Amino acid sequence: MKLSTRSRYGMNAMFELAIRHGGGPASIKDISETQHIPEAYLEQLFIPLKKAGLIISARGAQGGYTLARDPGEISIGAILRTLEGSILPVECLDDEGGSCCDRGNSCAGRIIWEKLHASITSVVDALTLQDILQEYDTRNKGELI
Amino acid sequence: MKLSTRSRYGMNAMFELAIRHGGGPASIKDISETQHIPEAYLEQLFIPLKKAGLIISARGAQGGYTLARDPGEISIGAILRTLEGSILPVECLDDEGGSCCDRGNSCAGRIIWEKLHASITSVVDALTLQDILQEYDTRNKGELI
DNA sequence: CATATATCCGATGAAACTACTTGGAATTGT
DNA sequence: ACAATTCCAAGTAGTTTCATCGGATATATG
Repeated sequence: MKLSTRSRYGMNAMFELAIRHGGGPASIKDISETQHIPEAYLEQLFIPLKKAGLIISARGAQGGYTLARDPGEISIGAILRTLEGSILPVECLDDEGGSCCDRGNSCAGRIIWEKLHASITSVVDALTLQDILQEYDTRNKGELI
Repeated sequence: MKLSTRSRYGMNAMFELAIRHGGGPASIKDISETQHIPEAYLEQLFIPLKKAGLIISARGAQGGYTLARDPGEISIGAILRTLEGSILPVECLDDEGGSCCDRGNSCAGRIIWEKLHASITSVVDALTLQDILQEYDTRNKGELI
C-alpha cells in the first residue's frame, strides 16, 4: 500500500525527463543530482524502463536518456507497471477448486482486490506525465523557486 | 502495489468473523482452519485489530473473537489501515525547503501519490464487510458449494 | 587517433521486511 | 481441576529492497 523507493525514484526520474523533453539527452548523473537519487541505483531503474520502450538511450559523450514518446503519451500506469512488476498479483486467483478458503470460489481478498485494482488502474492509466507536468506548473506558480 | 499476505490473511479472517457474526465467538483455531491461515500467525494479526477496536476477544474455554460492530459498520479501509499501517507513507511529505528534489515543493511522486491515495481511500472507506458479504453471496449463488 | 564522457552489464552485499515459529503465562467455561 | 483459549515477547529463516562496485563498450569532440 505504498509507493516503494524504487517507484518513487523511477517516477521522479521520468518526471525529470519529461521536464527536459525537447532538449538533448539527460545523463544519469544530471538526473540523479537534481532528483537526489543514487547514481548507480538509477542506472538500474533505467534498464527496465528502456526495455519497456518508455525511454531511449544514447551512449557515449553527451549521451544520456530521452523519453521515447511525448509526455502526454506515457501513462503513469505504464511506468508503475514497469518498475513495480505486474500490478495485479493476487495469489488467490484462478485457484482451481477454491483452495483459497473452504468457502467457495470467491474469498474476501479477491472481491476487495478486484474493486481496488479497478480503481487504481483507472487512475494511473488515465494519468500521463503531461498531466503531472501541468499540475506541477500550477502548484509552483507564484512560489519562491 | 499488492495486498500483502498479512493483509490478505487478516482480511479473510475478518470476513470469516463477519460470516459468523451473531453466533458465538470464533476461535483462532477455527478461523485458521477454514481460511487456511497459520494459527500462530493469525494470532499476531488479531492483536492490532483488537487494539484498533475492530474485534473483541473472549478468553478461556469457548472463547474467541467477535466483530466489535456490525459488518456494515466496519470498513475495509479501517481493516487495511490497521494491518498495513498508515496508507499514506509518502516520505516526500512536509519536507521543509523542498528536500525531495531541486524542483520546488511538489515532486512528481507526491502529485501522483495524492491522486492515487484519494482514489484508493474513496474505495476502501466506502466498502464495508457487509458489502463483501453480499457480493460473496451473490457470486456463490447457484455454485456447487 | 586519443580521451573524456556515458551507457551497459553482471555480480555482490547490507539492511529491512515478511511470514512464520516457539514457549510459556494468564484467563475462564465446564 | 482441567482443558480450551487468548495474551505476550522473542526469535528465525527467507525474501526483497536498496543499493554498491568494477569494468566493458560505445561515441562525441578536439
